Amino acid sequence: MPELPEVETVRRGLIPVMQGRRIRLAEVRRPDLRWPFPDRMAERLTQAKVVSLGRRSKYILLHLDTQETLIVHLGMSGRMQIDQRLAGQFHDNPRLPEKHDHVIFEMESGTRIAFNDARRFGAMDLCATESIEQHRLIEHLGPEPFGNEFDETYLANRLGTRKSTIKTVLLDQKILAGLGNIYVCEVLFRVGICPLTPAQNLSPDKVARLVPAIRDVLREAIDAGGSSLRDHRQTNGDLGYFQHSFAVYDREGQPCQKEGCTTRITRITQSGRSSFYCPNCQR
DNA sequence: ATGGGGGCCTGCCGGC
DNA sequence: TGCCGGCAGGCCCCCA
Repeated sequence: MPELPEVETVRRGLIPVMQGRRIRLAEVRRPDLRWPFPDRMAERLTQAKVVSLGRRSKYILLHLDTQETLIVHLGMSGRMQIDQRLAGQFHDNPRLPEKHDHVIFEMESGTRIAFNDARRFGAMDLCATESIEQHRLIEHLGPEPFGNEFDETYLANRLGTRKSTIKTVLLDQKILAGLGNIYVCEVLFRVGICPLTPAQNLSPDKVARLVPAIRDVLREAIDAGGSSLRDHRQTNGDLGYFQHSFAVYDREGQPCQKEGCTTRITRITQSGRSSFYCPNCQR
């Protein structure tokens, strides 16, 4: 599911209904997602105020006034569904949970936010806010794509010793945090790199071009998510995915969009995941 | 240290 | 119409 842009879009969508607001009641409707929930999670969330919403890689961080942070991962199919229709009248007219609604946050404002995740690859955990960086899901993550730590020198150093393909390496969250299958495909298309290229064989020029390409692709997707956010707001408040147009992802057999290229997009499988690329433009 | 593959779940889609 | 295989945007963990 959600890669960094989608997660960022969800975070931004939650700010108006959660930031600075108190959770009147947290309802935890099953004992686990991918892993068991922490002890007494519902009690630890109930009556907590959400001070701010952060993000690290694909994790949403809800910083609470209890000195704890709720870490939320959407996995492949996780969504946050905001329901404001029943604001102020929830006692008389409780929103019926929908299938796969696993955790429901009822805010003091009356807004309900349901975490819905059919495949249950998602996760939630509570952690002392001051030790977030030491959390087992966070501590091994590489730098943020928009952070100062991520630059040409860093990337060249990390790619230089890697025998595996650039596609696989860019998916490795220890190298760089936040890219998933879709945006790696898009980035490699933009720079003209074949996904089968061993990382250590990339020319310095290609490595240098990867850094801005990664940032551009992610920024454009975040911007597109911002507009989809406004659209969703007008409809049902569903946060989790948005439609975005891709140059190569899921376009097998369709013509390459590059000016003057008539080659069709190819799909191959690498480490069990689909890669889409133009064999003419990406070598 | 690195890399490959299995496994976790459900839903959907295409082919027979 | 139903069944079955394959596929899905993530990520941990085990093994070589």
